[in-house]
Amino acid sequence: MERKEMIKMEELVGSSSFTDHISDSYPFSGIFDFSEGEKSSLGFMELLGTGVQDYTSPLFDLPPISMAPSAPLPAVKECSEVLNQPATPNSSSISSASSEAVNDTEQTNNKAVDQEEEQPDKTKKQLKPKKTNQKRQREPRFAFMTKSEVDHLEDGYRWRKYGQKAVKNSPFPRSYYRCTTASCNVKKRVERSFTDPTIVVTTYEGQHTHPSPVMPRQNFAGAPPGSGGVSATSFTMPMPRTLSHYQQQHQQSLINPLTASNFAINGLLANNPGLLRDTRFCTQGAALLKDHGLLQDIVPSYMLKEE
DNA sequence: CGGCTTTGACCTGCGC
DNA sequence: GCGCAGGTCAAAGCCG
Repeated sequence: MERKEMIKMEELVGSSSFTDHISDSYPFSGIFDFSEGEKSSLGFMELLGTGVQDYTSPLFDLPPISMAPSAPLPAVKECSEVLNQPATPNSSSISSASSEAVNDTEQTNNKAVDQEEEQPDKTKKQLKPKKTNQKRQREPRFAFMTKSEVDHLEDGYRWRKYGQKAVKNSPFPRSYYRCTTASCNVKKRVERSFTDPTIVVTTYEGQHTHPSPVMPRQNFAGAPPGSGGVSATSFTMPMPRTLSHYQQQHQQSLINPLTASNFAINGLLANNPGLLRDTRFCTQGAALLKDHGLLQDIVPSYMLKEE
């Protein structure tokens, strides 16, 4: 990564107003976090009109930056959380360990069952007290911003909205979605940045335990540009690869850390071709990539590298 | 009729 | 302890 990019990342990560850096020239940007055990990595990427700048790097390779934004904006609070996580290794309140997250999910599910079994006479609204001896632990999460007029971007999976809340200091509500596939506890939150209403902040939590249900190989290249790009179509996501898969891949080799982000954006971008046009995937070793023309728009970089 | 959205109430965590 | 904000639940309603 060039120093110039590092500086930019520092500005972005260290900034308490991440969205301030987002403008029309940043049709897509994101920040993601992959944590496994004590090892954490994070990255920030932008998909610009002329190319993708991948700021992914091992956390500890980052220059010393402030990981504690003084006043994170509500719209990007998630990003702040993600960034702060690895910066507070001594904090046990939040663990991103996958195994723990899974356990938590199971506990959450069991909790609902227990509530029904133990106190069936209570009204539904009077839910039972949850376990208090253990703080809620979250699944690995990552968020990214997308410039779109549509709130809920098609990403190849089916989601069911289960809640919506008004966000403080923002005129735009935050929507909560859950993967409709049974046994899959992936959630995502969608909200619009109040600093720039054209930007949609999507936060994924957890990892899918199943292939994309919306199916395959449909030629979307012919989709009329600017048509909104939202359709139930899709592009075959690199399944059954999971987030863990990418975590491993990411940790094992930083040659192409962007593959991690592909986990989520592959489907997103594939289903919303209008989001990106003439985009090229680049990595830290951007020069290593050849120009694959339009193919690059739809083929993950890690596939293109397999030459 | 099944699946999804809406929406008000409830729960939890956190700061003061 | 209290209040606030975020997150979740689930009944009701909508829609194809």
